[in-house]
Amino acid sequence: MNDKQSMAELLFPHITKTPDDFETQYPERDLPDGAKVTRFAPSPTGFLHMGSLFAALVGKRTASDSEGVFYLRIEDTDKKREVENGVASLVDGLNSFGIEIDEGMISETESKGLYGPYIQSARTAIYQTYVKALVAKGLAYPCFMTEEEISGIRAVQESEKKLPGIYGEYAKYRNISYDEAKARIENGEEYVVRLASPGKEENRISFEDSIKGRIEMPENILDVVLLKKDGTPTYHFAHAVDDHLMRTTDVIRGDEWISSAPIHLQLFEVLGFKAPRYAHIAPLQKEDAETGGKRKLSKRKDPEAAVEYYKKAGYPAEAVIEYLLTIANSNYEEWRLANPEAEQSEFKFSLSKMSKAGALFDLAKLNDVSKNYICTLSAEEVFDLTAEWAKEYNERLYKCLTDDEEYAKAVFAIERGNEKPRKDIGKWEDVEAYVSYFYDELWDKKLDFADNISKDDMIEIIETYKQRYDENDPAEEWFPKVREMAVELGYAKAPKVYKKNPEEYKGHVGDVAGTIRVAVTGRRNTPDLYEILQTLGVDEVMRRFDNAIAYLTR
RNA sequence: GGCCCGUUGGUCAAGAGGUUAAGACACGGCCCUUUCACGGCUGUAACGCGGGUUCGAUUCCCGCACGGGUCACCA
Repeated sequence: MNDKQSMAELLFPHITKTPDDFETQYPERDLPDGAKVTRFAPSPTGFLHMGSLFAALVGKRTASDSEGVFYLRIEDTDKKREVENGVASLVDGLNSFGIEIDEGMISETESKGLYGPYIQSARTAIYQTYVKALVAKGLAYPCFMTEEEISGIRAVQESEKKLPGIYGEYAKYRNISYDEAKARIENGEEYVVRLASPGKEENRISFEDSIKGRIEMPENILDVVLLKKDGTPTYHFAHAVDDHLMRTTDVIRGDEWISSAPIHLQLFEVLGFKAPRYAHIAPLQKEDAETGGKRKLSKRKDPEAAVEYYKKAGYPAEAVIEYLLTIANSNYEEWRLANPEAEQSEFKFSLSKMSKAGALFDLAKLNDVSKNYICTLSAEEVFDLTAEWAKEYNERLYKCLTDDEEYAKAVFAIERGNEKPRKDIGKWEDVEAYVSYFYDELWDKKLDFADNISKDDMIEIIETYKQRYDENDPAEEWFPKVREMAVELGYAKAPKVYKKNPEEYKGHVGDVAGTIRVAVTGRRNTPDLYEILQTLGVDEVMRRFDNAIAYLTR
């Protein structure tokens, strides 16, 4: 046994497996040609960021469009950031947006798939096996520097305007002898394991990013930490080992990682792995009120950064995904226009069509996409989805809706399914205001009468109509009767007629219908009045007429 | 500061060495119309700046400016 091998044994006496054992345990995947293996690899911080969901979507589509595999791996190597049930909330988040995984964590503790464990805290022995092999080859070494020493070095480097970090002359323990290491360890000193970087300052590397194109950068020369002093791997090292062993073909991640790509590429090389393709996604931005510019959607400052925000507002998951797709591939919108009925999965997603720059997350656009989606739903579906949402977020609405399902469905059926559908509802949060006058418990009973008609005239209209209203009138006959009555009472039969000779009339049929509308609903603007009257039922309509008259008489 | 990425209307964006520089959202107007919505028509509005290369550049090259990212025993 040579010195390096002894060092490896000294550091990892408990590791008995070799990299080859894992290579055979996790063989190349047997997939069709061109199939891509992608993953979503978040930290369990208990917060699903919109940008993460976006990345997950891109990964999912990339895999499924190529008949590949999409899996969920939890990166929990930093215990400080962990949150209780963090994994479960990630799993739920993905599920609630319909992003299904082929492998990976499916609950706080369970997983499916043959390439696990899919949670990094359960993979320590694997990482250490590879580090041990690296140490045995002299490609990694224990480093006993204290934090003070390192920050001292950093200060010097900064003042001398040198590249900060541990490399070259600053890599004090790079050639530490077996005897010294042994003595220090026996002395109880703590250490990390660093890469003995083979990089040269003058070298440059390059790689082809699936989104950004060719990227060229200086080669890594830093002796980066592979294993922290608690024996746990850093992101960089875990990334290399996991994505190799899980046979990831395409690493899709935020573009904040571009700058560490040279480290990753070097790690793959040193470990003897084939590097995956990278696709670096630009972050979702938001308008910054303070600067007037754009900035990254911030978890801290922006409530809409959290996926929970959209659930709470009641944006249907399909609509959020639909919107995300329009950001991801701008030709999606065109495709959707041409194929309004098609399933999202029929769209051919392309990484290379993704924008290199960060898109501003546009709530107005989301709203539009969502309205267009909701207007295609049946009354039944709107009822189900709203009830499901209200159960969690609006109890009062939930009670109203579920107390009389048939009635609620009738309310949602108003003008629904027409060839020109209404687009009143953008999110379930809007429903309460939309349906309020159908429910005593939701309606404020304020009657917003217009002011161009006198109170006496309005009373006359309502009283007359109260006598005339026949709930058995079919839709085609209903309005002509209102018109007839309007003319009898001295109103023009049409707005145009009125406009020609305003002095001859008290107003026009719209004023008459408008008065009836306000008497019944309190509002000047509503969907089709006939359907509203039918839905309310004659008894309720009469009651409302009486109330309106009382209100006007008062 | 070093290194990297980016920059077409207010927003998302298509685009090619020569185009009237698409489309969608938002906004305005008109039409339809009993209100609203829907729909139709229509309008305002863009290639960051400076140099090259070229007959011609928004498109290619180089600078600059601006925006973003990164430089941890965090991911």
